[in-house]
Amino acid sequence: MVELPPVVARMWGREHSSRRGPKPRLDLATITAAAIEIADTEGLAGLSMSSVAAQVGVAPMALYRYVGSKDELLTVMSDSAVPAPPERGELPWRDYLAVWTRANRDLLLSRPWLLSLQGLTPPMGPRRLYWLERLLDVLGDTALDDGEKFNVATALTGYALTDATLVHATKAAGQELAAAGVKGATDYGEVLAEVLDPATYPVLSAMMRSGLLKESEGWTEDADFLFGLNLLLDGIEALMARRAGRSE
Amino acid sequence: MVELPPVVARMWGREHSSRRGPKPRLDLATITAAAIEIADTEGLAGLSMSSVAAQVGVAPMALYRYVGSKDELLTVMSDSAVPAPPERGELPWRDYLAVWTRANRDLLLSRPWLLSLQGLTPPMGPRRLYWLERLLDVLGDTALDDGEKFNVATALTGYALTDATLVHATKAAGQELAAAGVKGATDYGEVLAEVLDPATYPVLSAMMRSGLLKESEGWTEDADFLFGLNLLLDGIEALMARRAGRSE
DNA sequence: AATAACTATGTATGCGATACACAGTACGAT
DNA sequence: ATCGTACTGTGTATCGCATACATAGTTATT
Repeated sequence: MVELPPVVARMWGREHSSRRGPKPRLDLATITAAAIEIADTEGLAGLSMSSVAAQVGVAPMALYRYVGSKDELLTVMSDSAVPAPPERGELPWRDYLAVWTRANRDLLLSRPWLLSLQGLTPPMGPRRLYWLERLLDVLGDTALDDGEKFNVATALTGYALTDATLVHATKAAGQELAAAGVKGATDYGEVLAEVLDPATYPVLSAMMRSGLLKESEGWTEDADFLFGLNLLLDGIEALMARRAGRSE
Repeated sequence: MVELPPVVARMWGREHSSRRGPKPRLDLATITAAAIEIADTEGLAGLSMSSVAAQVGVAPMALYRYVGSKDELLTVMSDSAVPAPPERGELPWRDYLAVWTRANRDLLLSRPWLLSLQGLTPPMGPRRLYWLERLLDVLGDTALDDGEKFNVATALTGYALTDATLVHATKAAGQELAAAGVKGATDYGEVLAEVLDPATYPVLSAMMRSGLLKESEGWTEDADFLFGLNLLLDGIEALMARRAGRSE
């Protein structure tokens, strides 16, 4: 029997059912729900032990009966905030991978504070692991071995994370520019164009001056997402073809 | 003429050369160097305005003459800590992309504190942009259009970031397990195996119980890196082939 | 020389995480 | 019933940190 790290035990509801003493007025679920609500409305910056305590109507120190530290709370939140993964339905594996990855990315965009938490720890909570389970399950159809399936899952998870991070960072940087009222710079690309010396950065400065990054006619942020996703899916498909062909 | 956001101006050395007053005893480069040294030895946790000030032998508030806030300092650091990108030499594009991505990842592993900073902002400093420049330059050989080149660069950058994050998180989690002296759990996989209900997580729990994640004979963390990298490179190569074939 | 712009310092504020000791509560043993 | 004990929530206290503000000292321009 393996002993679990405390956070993990808590995420899986393995708390020792207390026998004596007053009945708890709180539980971990209430606390994390409150914390998530704060993070959703004010971001991680507004999330303090005090603010969470205020939200649930309790003294700050009360929380420490249910959570070892703020970090633990964040870990629990980063699992708890995750909804159920998309259903497979009748989808072929490739389409499901696409749907799964997009849902993952959209989740991160709808809760940007997850961006700073997801990377910190390998997934150990029930909800994130269930996403993994579903993905691995779909890959069960294919010719990949277990290690490869796992690596594919990792790659897609990572892609969702970086794409969401990028979109969010770009949006945030734009807002910052606007908020600071930076004269004439409506746009990341314009700032770069201003600063890049064409002698040292010939390619990049040419691209920037051509207005590549402007939001133009055909462009959607979704197109960028699909671009990278399809690179991966094409790579995966090629690998499967190789595996299906010969056993080595 | 576009006005630059203050951090950007500072990163590019566009500070107004002061005319009156005492000669500055410091400059931004000294400060960032000190900050980087602290981050390298003690991690971001040990990095405070006070610790940096102590390192350069100055009162904490002196730093604010050179940096608008701690966040600005972090932004500057996250560019300043980046070395020159690898030389192309005689490498064909695919090999250079591989070398570039690996160097990027290795950088992040050697300075793990960069992991928490890189994602926050799109690159706006000279050094990170120079990496981008070199990569785009190499892609100049190929049949991709500008937007596609840019997207490829983004995908590879993102991959370096997620792979490094994953490796680092796994290592850190392992050390935490060990440090906490968690009985019998030498390993992430073992913890999961303990906690996963085979009814809800059939695939995953089977994998874990088979010891998939154990460091075994053939396995290297490098193999995982190459796996994902080659997925991307295969995808890129396929795209180029399509582009070279027909103009549409 | 006088002044204005600029540097580094010292002090002060407010917030956040968390250690610690306490008062109240309810279960289980007597 | 009663009493001890394990447990809950609270109040208070400490410490570190980012940063505002006022000040004293410095030098180029007038």
